[in-house]
Amino acid sequence: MRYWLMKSEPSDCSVDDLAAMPEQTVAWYGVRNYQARNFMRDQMNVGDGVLFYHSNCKEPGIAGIARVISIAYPDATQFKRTGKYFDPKATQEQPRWFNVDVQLVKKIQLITIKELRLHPELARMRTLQRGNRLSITPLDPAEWKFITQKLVQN
DNA sequence: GCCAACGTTGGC
DNA sequence: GCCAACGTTGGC
Repeated sequence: MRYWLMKSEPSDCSVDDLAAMPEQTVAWYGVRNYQARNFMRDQMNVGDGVLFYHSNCKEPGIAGIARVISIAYPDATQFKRTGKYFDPKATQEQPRWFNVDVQLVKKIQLITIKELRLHPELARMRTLQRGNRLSITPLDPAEWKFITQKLVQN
């Protein structure tokens, strides 16, 4: 069992968009960074915990708790010739990009990045490090526990 | 909108 | 295999 922080731009898919999806589930397509891909392909498992993070928006922060509900499989968008995620170097036989399915567990009151930065317990979180741009980062179990047990309002 | 940081590309 | 140029990310 691992824990992850996954960024989504709310203009693309917000926590409310996710809540409105069938089964409150979304395929995490469009990842085109090898490190982030490898996390999904090599390390994610069904049941892993996910912090659903709103990035590149007016109020960045953790907007929901979610979970991984599939192992990784080829990202369908890499084969769609007209789409923005098309990858001419990918083939059905040798797909290059993968994604998992993520299901919302619950929407939470937004925990802003500003608040996250206030807690020494979270000082080492990958997402808070200077220059970090990875859209998927692993969380320490202690960080997950602190956020889900101490920061999430009931 | 700015810009620092980072990843990728491609010429050599 | 180096590295400059370029494109993207994402907080501010």
